[in-house]
Amino acid sequence: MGEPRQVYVEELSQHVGQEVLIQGWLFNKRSSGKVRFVIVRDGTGWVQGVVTPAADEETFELAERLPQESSLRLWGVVRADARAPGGFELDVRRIQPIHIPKEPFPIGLKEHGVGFLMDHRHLWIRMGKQVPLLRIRDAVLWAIRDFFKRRGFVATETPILVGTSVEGTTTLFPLDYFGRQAFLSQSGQLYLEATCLALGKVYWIGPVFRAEKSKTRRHLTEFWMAEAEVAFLEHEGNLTLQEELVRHIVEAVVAERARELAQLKRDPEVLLAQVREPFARVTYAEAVEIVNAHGVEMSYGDDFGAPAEDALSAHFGRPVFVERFPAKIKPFYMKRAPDDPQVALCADLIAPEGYGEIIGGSQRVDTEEELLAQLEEYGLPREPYEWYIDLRRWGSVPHSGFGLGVERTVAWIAGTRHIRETIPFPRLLDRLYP
RNA sequence: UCCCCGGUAGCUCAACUGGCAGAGCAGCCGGCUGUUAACCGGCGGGUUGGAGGUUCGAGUCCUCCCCGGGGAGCCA
Repeated sequence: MGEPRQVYVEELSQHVGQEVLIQGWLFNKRSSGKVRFVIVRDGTGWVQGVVTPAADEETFELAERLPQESSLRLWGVVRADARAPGGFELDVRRIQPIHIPKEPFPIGLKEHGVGFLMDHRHLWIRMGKQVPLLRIRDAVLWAIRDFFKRRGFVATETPILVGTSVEGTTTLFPLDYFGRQAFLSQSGQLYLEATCLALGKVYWIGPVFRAEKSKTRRHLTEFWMAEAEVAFLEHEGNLTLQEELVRHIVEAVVAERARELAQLKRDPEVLLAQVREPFARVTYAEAVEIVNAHGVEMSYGDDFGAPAEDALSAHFGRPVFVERFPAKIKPFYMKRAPDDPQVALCADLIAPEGYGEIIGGSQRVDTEEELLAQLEEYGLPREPYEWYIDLRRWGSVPHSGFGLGVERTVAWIAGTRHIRETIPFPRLLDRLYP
C-alpha cells in the first residue's frame, strides 16, 4: 500500500475504494452527534467527508471543533454515494489541521450584501459561485490563445504606459512619467497595427484602462482585452475571424467546463444554440430601425445605449454584428466604406441576452492621405501620431483587427449579470480595495 | 456628472401616523449516528453612518456631509 496518494477533488472518481489525501480548506461542517460531516474544498471542487468514531479520537473531535476556512490535510477512503452532490464522499481516517483561524470567517454561508462582499473580495473568491466563475474565465482565456495559436497568429505585447491616447474621446488615467505626462493604455490597437506589419497575424491579451465614471454592471476601469490585427485582412474576413473566435470560445468552454457551468446553473445547450447558426449581421441603419421598432428611441447618428443593445440582442437571440456605423461616431483610424465615405468599415458584436457589446473592430485606414485627413477631421494633433502615420509610408497594406472584452464574454458565457464577478479583483469607480 | 434606493448587533434584515431597539444567521455552552445554507435548547452581543436642528420625546421628521447599491450617459 504505502502512503495514500495526494489527489484533487476533481480526480476522486478515479480513486474509488482507495485511501487518498486531500489538502484544502474546511468549507462547512454539520453534525448529527456521532456522525459528523466536513465539507472540504481544494480549488477544484468540494467533497464531503464523513467522520465517525471509527476515526481516531482527535480527528473525531476536530470534525466538531474546526472553524470554517481552517486549512487541513484529510485522509479518507473514496466512496461513490448517490446522496453526495458531487457523487463521491470520503470516509475520513484522519484530519490534520494546518492553520486554525482564531476568529470567525467574515463570509458566512448565508446571504451578504454586495458592498460587504466587495470589501472582502480577497476572501469572497473562495466562496460559492466565485470559484467556477474564475475557472470559466481561465477557460475563456485559454480558448482565445488556443484559437490564435492554431491559426498561426503570433502572441505579442503592446505597452501599458503610453504617451498619447488611442481614441481621442475616451478618458485616460494620467500619471507622472519622470516629469512628463503619460497615460495607462486604453487599447493596444495602434501598436498592434505596427506589429502586424512585422509579423503578419498578431494578437495580445492584456489589461486596458478607462477612466470613465461609469457605474453600470458592464463596466470596469481596468479590464482585459483580447485584440487581434491581421495584415491583408479586409472587413468581411475580419467579421468571419471574429465569428469563428467567439464560436470557438463557447464550444471550448462548454467542452472543458461543463461542471462549472452546471454549478452556475448555466445551460450549455442555450450557449451552443446561440453560436450554432451564422451570427446575425445588420447595418447600423437597419439596427436603428429595429431598435425603434422595439420602442427604444434613438435617431440615426446616435450611438447605441444599453437599452438599444438589449433590444437588438432580444430581437436576434444570438450574437449580432452591427456594421457600417456613421464614421463620425467612430474613432479616426477606421477606413471609410468605398461606396459611402460617411460610414466606417467597422462592426460591433453584440452578445445575446443583454450582455452588451463584446467586440469592436474595423478595417483600418491604410493610406497616408486618408489618415492625415481623418486626423484633421477629428481635430487630433499630428505629432504624437507620426510613428502611426509612418506605417502608411512604408509598405502599407489593407489590414483589419478587433478587440474582444474578456470580462463581458465571461459574463455572457457564465450567465453572470454583473461583470465585477468575472475578474478576481475588479477595479470600479470608487473601488480600489482590496 | 446626473437620477433613484439605502446605511439599525460581526452578517442579512425588522421596528405603524415620532413613544421601552428586535429576529434569523454567525460566535460561545449543551444535545443529536446520514446531515445537505442540517436541526433542537440556552447565553452574550448596539454611540441606529457623521454633524447640526425641530420636539416633552427622534432609528423614525428637517438641513448638510460621508459611504454603499441600482440605473443613465460613455464605452469593451
